[in-house]
Amino acid sequence: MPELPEVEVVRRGIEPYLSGATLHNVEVHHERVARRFAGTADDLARQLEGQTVTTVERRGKYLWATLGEDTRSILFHLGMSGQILVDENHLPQRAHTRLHAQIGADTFLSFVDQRTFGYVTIDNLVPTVSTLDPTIVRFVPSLAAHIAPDLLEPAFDLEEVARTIRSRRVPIKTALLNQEIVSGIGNIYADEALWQARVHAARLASGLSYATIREILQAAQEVMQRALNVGGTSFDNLYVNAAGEPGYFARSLAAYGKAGTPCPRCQSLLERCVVGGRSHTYCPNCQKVPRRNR
DNA sequence: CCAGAGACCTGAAGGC
DNA sequence: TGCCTTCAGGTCTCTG
Repeated sequence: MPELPEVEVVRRGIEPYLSGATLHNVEVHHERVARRFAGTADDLARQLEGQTVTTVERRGKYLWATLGEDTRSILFHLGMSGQILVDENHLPQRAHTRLHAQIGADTFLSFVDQRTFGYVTIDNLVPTVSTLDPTIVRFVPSLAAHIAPDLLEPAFDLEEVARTIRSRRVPIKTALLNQEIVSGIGNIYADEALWQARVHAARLASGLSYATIREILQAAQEVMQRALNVGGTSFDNLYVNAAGEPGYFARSLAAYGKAGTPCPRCQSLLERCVVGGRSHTYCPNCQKVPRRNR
C-alpha cells in the first residue's frame, strides 16, 4: 500500500511526537510483526522498553527511528496495510494493533497492520555511499541497506539509475518497482509516471532511450511530489496519516485503478493488463502496447 | 547473476 | 442469504 509519499506523510506526522521520546509500556501483540527480529515478540517489547528516539528517517518505503548513540534504530516497514498512529486521548487499542507504546504523559504510538506484511524490528545502522558523490554517506538500517536511494533524496543519481534501468531486459515497470534500482516507487506511482511519460509498462527497459527513461523518472518525481503535497493517496481506510486522516491524491490520479474510464489526455478508454505479475492500467492510445520487444 | 513464480496475510467486492 | 473466487498500496525466497 503505502509508497514513498504515504510513508513520508507518516514520517512527518510522527516525528514531532517521537523525536526525543522514550518508549514505555511497550506491547508487541503478534509474532509475525517481529519476524525480522532475532527473538520473540516479547523479547522485542522488552528491548524497546526505555529506548529514546533521536530522529525519524525514511528511505523509499522504509521508515526508522534512530536510537540513543546513533548505531541502532527501530525499523518499521508498513507492507501493504501498515499504519502508525499517534493517539493523545487514551483511545482503546484498535483491531490489528501489532505494537503499542507510551511515548509521553498522555501520548501513545500504535503500529496497526491488518495484513501483517509489515514489521517492526531493532536494526543496526550501516553506512551507504552515494554513486553521485562518494562524500554523501548515509547511515541506514542493515535491512534497508540493499535498496537504492529514493527519488526525492540528495543521493539520488538520475543518470546512474537510467543506465541501470537500460541494462535490464525486463519490462520497464518491473525495473521501476525494483527497490534495488530506485526506491520508493510502488504500483500506483509506477502507473502514473508511465501514463505521464506515455510509455506502456511492458516495453522492455533495455529498449528505451535514455531520454525516455529520464522522462519516466522525472514524471515519477513530479507525481510523488504532488501526492505528498496533498497527504498521499487513500482509497479506503487502510492508508491514513499519523492522526488517522486520509490523503487526497486519489482524486488526482490519471490512470491507476481507473480502467474503463476516459484518459484525461485523449479520452480513449483506459485498459488494464498484467505486467510482471502486477496490475497495470494504461491508455491504449497514448501508451502503445509493444508488438515485439527487443 | 538474473528473471519469474509462488508465498506470506486479511478483508472487501462481485458472481452465482 | 450464503459461498466461492478474485483482487489489493509489498517484499522475500526459491527455482531454473
